[in-house]
Amino acid sequence: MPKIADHSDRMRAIASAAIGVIGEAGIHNTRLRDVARAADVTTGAVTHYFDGKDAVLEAALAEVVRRLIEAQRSARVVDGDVAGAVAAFMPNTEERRRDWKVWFAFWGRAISDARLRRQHRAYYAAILANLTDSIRAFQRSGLAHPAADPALLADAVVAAVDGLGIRASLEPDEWPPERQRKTLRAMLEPILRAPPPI
Amino acid sequence: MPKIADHSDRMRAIASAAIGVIGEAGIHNTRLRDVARAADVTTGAVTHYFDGKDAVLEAALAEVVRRLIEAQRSARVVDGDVAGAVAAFMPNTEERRRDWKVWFAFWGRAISDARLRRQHRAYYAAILANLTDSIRAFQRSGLAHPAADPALLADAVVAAVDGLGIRASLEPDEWPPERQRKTLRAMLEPILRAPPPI
Amino acid sequence: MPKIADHSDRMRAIASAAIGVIGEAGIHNTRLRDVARAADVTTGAVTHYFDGKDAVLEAALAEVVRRLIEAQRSARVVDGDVAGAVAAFMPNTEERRRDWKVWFAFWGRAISDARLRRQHRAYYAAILANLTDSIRAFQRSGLAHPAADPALLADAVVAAVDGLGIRASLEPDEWPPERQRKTLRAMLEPILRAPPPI
Amino acid sequence: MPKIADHSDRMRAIASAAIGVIGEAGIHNTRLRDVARAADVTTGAVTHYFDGKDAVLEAALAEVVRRLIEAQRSARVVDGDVAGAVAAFMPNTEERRRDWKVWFAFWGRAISDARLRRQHRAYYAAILANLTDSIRAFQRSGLAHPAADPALLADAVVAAVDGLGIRASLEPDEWPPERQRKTLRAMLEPILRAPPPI
DNA sequence: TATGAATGAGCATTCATTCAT
DNA sequence: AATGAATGAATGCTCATTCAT
Repeated sequence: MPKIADHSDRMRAIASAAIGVIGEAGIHNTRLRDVARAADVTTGAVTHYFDGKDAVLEAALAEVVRRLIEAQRSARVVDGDVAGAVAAFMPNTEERRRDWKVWFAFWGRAISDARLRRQHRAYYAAILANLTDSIRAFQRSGLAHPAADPALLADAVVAAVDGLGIRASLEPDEWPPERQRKTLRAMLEPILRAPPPI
Repeated sequence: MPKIADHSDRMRAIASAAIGVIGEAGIHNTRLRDVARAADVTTGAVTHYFDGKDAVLEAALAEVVRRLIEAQRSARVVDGDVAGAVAAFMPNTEERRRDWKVWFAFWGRAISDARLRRQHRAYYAAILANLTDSIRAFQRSGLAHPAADPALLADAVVAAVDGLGIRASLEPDEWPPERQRKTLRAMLEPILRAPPPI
Repeated sequence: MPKIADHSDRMRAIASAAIGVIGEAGIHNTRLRDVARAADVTTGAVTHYFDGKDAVLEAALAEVVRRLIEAQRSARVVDGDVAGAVAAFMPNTEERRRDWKVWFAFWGRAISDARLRRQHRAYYAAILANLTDSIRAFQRSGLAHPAADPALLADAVVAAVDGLGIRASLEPDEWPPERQRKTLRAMLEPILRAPPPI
Repeated sequence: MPKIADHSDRMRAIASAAIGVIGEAGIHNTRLRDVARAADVTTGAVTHYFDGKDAVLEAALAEVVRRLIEAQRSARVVDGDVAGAVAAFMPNTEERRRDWKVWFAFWGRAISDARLRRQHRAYYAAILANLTDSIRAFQRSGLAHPAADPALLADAVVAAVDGLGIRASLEPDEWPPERQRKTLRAMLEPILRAPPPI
């Protein structure tokens, strides 16, 4: 049934358009009309595919997360450079910067929206599950201290990435990719190699 | 000139009311009427003291930063527990959680607002300046590796605090103060003690 | 030409579906989509058979009137009980109640719509013509005063039925069939038997 | 506190404007903008005084009922002419015709709106209470059969007025005041004078 | 003939801002 | 200085209608 493929494609196209608008103008300046125009459809089409504005915004977030997890799955550590691999998720290209903007536009909303918070938690759970697996592999290959708690390390890695990601997003001129990578390395390597607290 | 004191007091009272409303309802659900009611004044009074809604919101952010920097000035490291001292800034009380909500409600806005981004940068510069001084003191007292770059360590500490702060704010039930402190320690101690990269 | 039968059948099926939706949700909450769904066709089919929404609504009214006049033709006065016979048109079954709802949903529209008002007048003319014939028969059989003006009596009967019909429709719980019949009798019998005004 | 008087006055002015628009264009063609323009205020003012469109429409109905009950209170039977007195409520002037249009625009809505139906019932209860009192007085003064049930007669009078009112409203050209009065008399006098059914 | 996706004008509603008092 | 009623532009959403298939 090709119609369904069309349907999903169209929804994803609208979600992608929404990512563009949110990243450009900010979530509070995102009008449904602008999303429609960016997706080259009418406002009616947008509400035809989605239940309303909130659903479109949530779909934009879901698409960002989908891309992130896809990137996570295909990430590879080369020459033991964990920080270099993780740097692949940082806001160091135009496209990633845009995705990050969407990502934390939603932080501001999730705070006062239980539904969004629930989604957010689910996204982090998926990301952390993947990451914990990777850290177990690091422990086996000597890139992380074998006695450390993988879940704790995963929390630390995520926090480092989020914390640096914000900073780099808000001060893009001061945070070229090289500085992002260097600071990330200064954070991750000691954390991963440190013995667990007694 | 008591009038000026009154004037400043009133402005700060309105800013504080705005912090409460933003923290409660989210910045996108913050109406000027609600801020006025929370401050127990009329909407007319709010626009009398501020140039408009944006000015009120910026004042709220400035007040949060003021409180943060004040806390930073009075923070003391006891028994070499740097992470314990830094934990004082984490969202581990009702009031701090509210301040954090305001804090990153603005991240979402600063992205598409050059003016806000400029303010944000200035706030971070002040915070980092203080923090760099502290780290130099840590180096002198053996709490940080003497050869490390204090500015780099300050960036790392800020990133760790921001990254964990977000996580703890969005998943408050899973992140009681103890877990926050523990994860913060697992991040900060290795970072501070690590020798600088060759 | 079986196609034409199909065509008419389909139109009547859609009109009946519209009666159901109007009766259930009110004319102002009647969407063409809902009518289509109730008739188990697509919206495209509805606009294929009718010129537009108004045409569908008018067809619904026409169908209600068709049913009413059919009922009128087959009504019989038993044992001289005129009120009992007239009661057959009152909103005293689920189906009749639904028809009444459609009936006076249109009153509200006819007021500001000359075209609808014209249709309405034609419908009343047909109803009154039948009724006037009946009243002449009543006069011959002694059920109505022989000197009365049959057209005046017909107007009175129609007004009584309409007036009670509204009341019973809007207060269905307080107006069970028995009360409807009793009040109708209290109105019709004196009117029919009264000598004409001097 | 004169503000309150202003407030009520303004609300009533808007309700009156709504009556005009509903009577002119029909309830389904009544836009809030038109009501605002008719009341010579902005749409913002309308929603300032009312909770929304439905509230405005309900206020229009309430105002019509208020006028009706006021007219009812001041109605007087002269020379035993009950029908003549009741005719005062019929749609026989431009203003009354407009009120009637509003009146039964709401019938169509009340059908599918429990809240409106409840209001409607309350209005009828008030009208019937007054009317029942009048009928008791008629019984004492010989204008109504002393053994009749006053409540039943009140129901009959209301039904006659409603039934004729609709007809006259929908066919204004065929129903000049004289015909309305004549038909009303042909209905009411026999009903009021008839002995109760055995 | 029939479909139903897409259109886009039309509407109620929200809310920052203004300003007469 | 302070009020809060009134403004009206802005925006999400609805839904009859169209039209390519």
